[in-house]
Amino acid sequence: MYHSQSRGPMDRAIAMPADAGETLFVQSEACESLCEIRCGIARAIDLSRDGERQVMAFFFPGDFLGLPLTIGHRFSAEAVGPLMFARHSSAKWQAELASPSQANANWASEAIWREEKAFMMRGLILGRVGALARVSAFLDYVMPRLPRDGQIIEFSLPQADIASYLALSPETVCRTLKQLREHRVIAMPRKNRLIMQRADQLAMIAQGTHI
Amino acid sequence: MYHSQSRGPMDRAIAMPADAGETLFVQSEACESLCEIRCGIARAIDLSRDGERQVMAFFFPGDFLGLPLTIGHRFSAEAVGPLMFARHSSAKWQAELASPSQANANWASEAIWREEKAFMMRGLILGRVGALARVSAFLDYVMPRLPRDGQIIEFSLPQADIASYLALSPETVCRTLKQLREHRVIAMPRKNRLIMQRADQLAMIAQGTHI
DNA sequence: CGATGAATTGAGAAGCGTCAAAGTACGTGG
DNA sequence: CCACGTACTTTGACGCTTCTCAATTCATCG
Repeated sequence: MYHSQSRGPMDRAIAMPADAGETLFVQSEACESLCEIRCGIARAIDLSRDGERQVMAFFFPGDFLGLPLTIGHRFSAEAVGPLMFARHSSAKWQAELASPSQANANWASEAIWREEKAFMMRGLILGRVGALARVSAFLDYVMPRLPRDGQIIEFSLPQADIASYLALSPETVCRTLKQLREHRVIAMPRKNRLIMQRADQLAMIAQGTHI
Repeated sequence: MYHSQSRGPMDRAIAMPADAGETLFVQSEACESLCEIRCGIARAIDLSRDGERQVMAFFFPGDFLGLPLTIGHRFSAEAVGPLMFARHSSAKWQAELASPSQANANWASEAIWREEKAFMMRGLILGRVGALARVSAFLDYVMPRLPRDGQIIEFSLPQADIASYLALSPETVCRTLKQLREHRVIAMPRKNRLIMQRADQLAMIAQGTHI
């Protein structure tokens, strides 16, 4: 990957707060701006014609979402919890893309890839068979991106969101987390707090190993 | 979407044939070239560390795949059946991206979006509950992209590929197609030949309606 | 006309969704 | 500081869906 340490030409934008559940942009509205997550987690939402709602992806600090690849936004975006984000002009992005600077193009590739990867990962995770493998693959994926205080990982994703993302019922997500706790793969000292006890085993379960 | 009628600055590349199952490029190898599908279907394959294989996406005529967003390819690509494709230099692509032409940038956005959409769609389809909804959503998605002769659609995807893509067993895919046939939603006069009898109903089933 | 791989069908077991109810955390207002 | 309401999580029981394994039929190609 290119230039992962730099935010490129859009460094100076000022971060704004958003409350839990707040909408950042709406599916199929014109791509006038794109968002950069600074702190907290955002979710990408698809609303199908019959009103069914799906969590398509989660975005974490450093990610860009809502890139103007099409005229209209391809999904809606919402804050999962309290969020800090920066809003950039799509026009500026387009200009940067077409600018004669190789550095900008590489930086754009990095941003695009981070967005695309989020969607690709959902497919890979949902491709696993069994709730245990799916939940484990999900944890394996999000863990490194969550804020941590030593061993303690701040795990403040509602299980309903995880369930929608993983195409499981909330009950199954809960039961599966319990199973992982009982086998001491993870520990949850409190709701929203998580400790990785056996990262290696989690990865193996994600790949289909029976517990 | 931008400029969907033009292939942009890479119009003139010569199409090459590939046999069924042939590899176009390999995951994590350097992105030296990217592929444009001219005729036939290609599949994107992910190989996880333990050797598990997943079909992540299908690509159709007009699609580009293997775009150099990262140093190495993010997936492997193979021909599903006999294929015609053009190979373009990644360096040329990067140069186009950084060129001062707005048209090129828009054309690049279009190509990126078509690749990203393929991955996004898998997530959306796998997000549906039940084999019937998943298979129906899949058919709804691929139908318009398959070559057709009047009513007859050439449907030459191995069920094993569909099963891997949908995270179902091949048997379930077979049984579900049979179910759709029995309810006269589709017809398959011969293997690899498909007729859409009730496109509207297929879309409804994809959204969760019971048959 | 056989040989090979793909598709089909059946039967049994396991896993997950659904529904319903109870428990827990957290913020609000008294 | 405590009582309360709300939203989320947890738990249990049951039925249906889907996976697995195995056998058979079907297409395609040499």
